[in-house]
Amino acid sequence: MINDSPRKPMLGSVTVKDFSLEATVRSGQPLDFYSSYEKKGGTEVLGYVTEKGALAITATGSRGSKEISYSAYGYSHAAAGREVRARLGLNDDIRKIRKSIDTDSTIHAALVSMRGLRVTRNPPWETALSFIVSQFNNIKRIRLIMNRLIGRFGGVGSTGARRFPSPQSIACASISELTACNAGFRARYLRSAAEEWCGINQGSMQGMGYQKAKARLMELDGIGEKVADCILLMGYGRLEAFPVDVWIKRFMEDRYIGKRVSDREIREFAAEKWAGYAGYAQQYLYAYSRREGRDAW
DNA sequence: ACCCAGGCGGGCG
DNA sequence: CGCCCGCATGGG
Repeated sequence: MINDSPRKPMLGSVTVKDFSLEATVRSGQPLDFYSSYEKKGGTEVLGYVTEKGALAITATGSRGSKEISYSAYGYSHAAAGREVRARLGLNDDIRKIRKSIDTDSTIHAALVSMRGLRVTRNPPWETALSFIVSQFNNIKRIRLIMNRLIGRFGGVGSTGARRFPSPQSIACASISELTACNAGFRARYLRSAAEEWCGINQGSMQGMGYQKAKARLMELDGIGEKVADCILLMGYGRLEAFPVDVWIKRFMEDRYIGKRVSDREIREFAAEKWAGYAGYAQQYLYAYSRREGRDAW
């Protein structure tokens, strides 16, 4: 059942346990950068665009049992369900993951405080663009830049809504057009990454080991250790990736290691401690470490 | 005025 | 390898 003329959306719903939409979309993940989110009374509403179309998601109920309904524009019935489930991390066995990373009282507090948070799975290109914009930046300004890029370079779909910009559209942009979206010094990174993105064989990335896939991403201008780990974690679902940014670095040094160390040592520490689910540990610790700085969001 | 932000590339020792 | 610097820009 292909939805070729998607003026009418594909509708669906799913009920999930142990899920918080708010914690998930307000935690510095791609949907935090380029979606709309509102909570009116007991109903939450999330909207975002993709390269293929657009999604409108509403959530009601408690964190223990959340009812999610969605309208997907530009998707077949089956693809719509896959999109929502993957995007919000609903396929994860969160009970198993939590048990696996609940190694000490510090992360336990984060797991309790941020209960219901999931690692989202976003299209690799959307993730790459998002985290190139994120470098040496703050979330409020990341949102500003992402929304301007979408408004300026995202084509208009059949729904009338703009779509997420394709790599081609960014590759064809001039540096000054990108700077006009407030991208600053990241403008040249955006364009060169967009130009080179088609050279990455998306199929072969899935088959590569973590280190090899990371090295491949880091060949692109503007993608270093941290951004590559974010792309692997939230773009390719490599849950062992542990992105080290300024927040997680401070938190790990303060609460776990006890002294200033290199980013590499923090990654090694996390890999040793949380192994295949280090990325989940990172998202919980990141959100937890920032829980009192929400005015800056 | 000063400092910071989900960093990266380049230069140096 | 590690360390240090500049980088654009808006908000606290």
